[in-house]
Amino acid sequence: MELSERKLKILQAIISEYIKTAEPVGSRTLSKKEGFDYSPATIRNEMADLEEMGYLTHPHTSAGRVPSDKAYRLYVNELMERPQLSKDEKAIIANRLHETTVDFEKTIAHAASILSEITNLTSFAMTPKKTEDVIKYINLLSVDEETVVLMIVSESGKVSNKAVKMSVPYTEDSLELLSKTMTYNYKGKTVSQALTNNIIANFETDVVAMSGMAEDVMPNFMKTLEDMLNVNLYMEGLSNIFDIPEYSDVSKARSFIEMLSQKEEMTKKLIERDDGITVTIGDENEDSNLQDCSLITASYSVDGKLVGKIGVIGPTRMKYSKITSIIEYLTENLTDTFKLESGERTDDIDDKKGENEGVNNNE
Amino acid sequence: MELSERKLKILQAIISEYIKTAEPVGSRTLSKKEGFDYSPATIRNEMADLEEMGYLTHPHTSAGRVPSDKAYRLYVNELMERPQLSKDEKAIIANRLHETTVDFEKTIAHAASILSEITNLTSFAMTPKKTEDVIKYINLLSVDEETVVLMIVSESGKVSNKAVKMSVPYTEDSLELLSKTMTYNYKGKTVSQALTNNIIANFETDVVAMSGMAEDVMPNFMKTLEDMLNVNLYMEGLSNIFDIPEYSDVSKARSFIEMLSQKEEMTKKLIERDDGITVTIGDENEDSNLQDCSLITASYSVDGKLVGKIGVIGPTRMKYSKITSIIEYLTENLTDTFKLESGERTDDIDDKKGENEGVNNNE
DNA sequence: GTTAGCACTCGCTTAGTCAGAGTGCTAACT
DNA sequence: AGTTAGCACTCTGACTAAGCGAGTGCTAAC
Repeated sequence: MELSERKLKILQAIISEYIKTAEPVGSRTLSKKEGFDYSPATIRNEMADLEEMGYLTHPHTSAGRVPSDKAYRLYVNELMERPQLSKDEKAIIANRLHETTVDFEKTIAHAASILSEITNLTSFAMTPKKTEDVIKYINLLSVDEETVVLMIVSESGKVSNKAVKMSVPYTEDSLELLSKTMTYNYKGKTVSQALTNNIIANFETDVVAMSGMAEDVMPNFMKTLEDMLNVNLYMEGLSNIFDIPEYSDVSKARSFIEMLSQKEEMTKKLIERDDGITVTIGDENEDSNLQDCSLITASYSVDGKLVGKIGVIGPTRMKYSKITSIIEYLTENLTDTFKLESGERTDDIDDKKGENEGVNNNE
Repeated sequence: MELSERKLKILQAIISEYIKTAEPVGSRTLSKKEGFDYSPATIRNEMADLEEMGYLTHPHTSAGRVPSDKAYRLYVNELMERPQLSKDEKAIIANRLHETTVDFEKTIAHAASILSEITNLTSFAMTPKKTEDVIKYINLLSVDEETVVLMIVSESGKVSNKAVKMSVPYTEDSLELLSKTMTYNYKGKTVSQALTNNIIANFETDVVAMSGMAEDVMPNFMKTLEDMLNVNLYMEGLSNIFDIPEYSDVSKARSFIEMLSQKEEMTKKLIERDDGITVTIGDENEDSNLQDCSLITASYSVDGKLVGKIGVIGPTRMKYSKITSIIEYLTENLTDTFKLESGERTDDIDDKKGENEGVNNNE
């Protein structure tokens, strides 16, 4: 069977009605809608067809129709209009985003909370996976007789450090030599490369005098590299799920929160997702806990290379169009922020994509 | 009316029974308990007295008795026995605690998750408030032509850093001079002192050549100091509240999670609490959202000075005795970990408080 | 002072009823 | 042939009533 013009129209109406109300949509409700000149009976016939084709379901005989995941997929791919955000909305996002400190981690966390506030959903933001970050510079600094600080600067601008207790005496000169040697050996390598081949081992044998120092420093160096690979996941608006009728059931709410609390799991799932804006709907999600949810994620980049993710999670019945636009704008903004590292932002991001302004907020 | 021996015994029995089952305790149940040689009727009389005195309440006429907050307070202060943890339990905690990396923040977060796992409650852990942390050492390091790294080492061993984009050219020498000057000016000051009196301002006027550099560096210095003051709050086991019958009501669960999600609020509340083990029960909590809950917190210290908090939050009906012991042991362990900075722990913490082993797990 | 007995009170569960919403089908209409 | 009105049917959700069980409070006897 073909999806006629009218079927599409009806399907779209059902979806947006259901997104708004969370109630199964009946034929009478639809026929009363503006622009619908068909009687309930006609609509019922079309609905029956749509159901046969897998776009609608029936909670029970005497209930209205509910869109299936397949319907949402069609909606997202073809039916929905992507409203440009209004200037005001954009301004709100941009301002909120820059009200925070310049600290990277905080900005990411803040982005998550903005997203959750605007969408009224549960949101998350992930710091970039730094596997590909390149070591630029390694330094050892004397703090006191038995403490030095190991510092690793990477191309992305991230500086990691670690205090190291030295078990052997050291001199400023030997520290400097060790720093230089380490930099020489590791500079230009990615963090993950550096982790896999422990180059300094060779070095130790060469300069015996320094092997004691190296023994103190290297384990800490490795630990620090490992730390650099860690991805942080920020989550906001957990309690928003309680606003969603689907989760007024305690056991459902429970498993939702339980799932989200497992940060490692969640992080892994998010990393695996494609870059760019990605929408997965209901049973398209592999995780069984997620099959009642939809996930919208997008990626931002730092310095044009490292890629982090940000997104929302909510019921399949969510405002895909609006939320997609919001996330898109937010990630553009983030990427932009992390490009002009030093903080002097240009303020014309708003107009970046040409002027297609203030229109269809169809929700 | 006096609290006779028998009344106390009955009250204690009601409390521990109720803690275990979450069901109102009836007179028959009690009379069947081992060591209770009184008939239900006798017990009923005593119960009536206890209710009159404010230690018990009645959800409704035909229900059993439920302890009041006043009863829990009595229980915590006088009735409950504080079981020493068994060697096994201690070993589990200690091992779990040290299975993590040496990274400070991670250890704290990990402590929270251990606590939540063991107690099956929602737990939290707060990094220390560093207002009193003393600046030890400030350094500026050249990374490339336009980037330097600002590094602040504090007495507590914490190293903070920030990449600074320089708008003016600089030389290694001038960097070193600026580092030295800053160290000279700020060394020995606490972070909060340093924040309040911006000493370097004077310096700028003295050495004109450096004022450009200082202008780039100082705002970042201040930002970094502010960052150092930030307290992180880690929370674990949020979904554990769903195990608690009291929170099977969605709206209750909601307000619980909502409250906990407001990290700033929570942090403030926790900071305000007394150090040492502190138990607040039900309406003893000022916050109205917390009046159905009890809070047990304890403080750990870093290097004998900075103080952080860790604790659990749960229904007033919680296993005070066991949980208190667990938290006490955990904080001792944490404090100890952060004393022997370099990581070589002695393994005799278990025996620190003398041998009073393997007894009354009365729950 | 303690206990047995008994009437009484609630809350929870199950079954039963009823109104409302919505469907599916058939037959009539355009 | 597509559209519509009408009607029987189904299912849910809210409400009500009855019965059970747990537990109390009181009285009178031990």
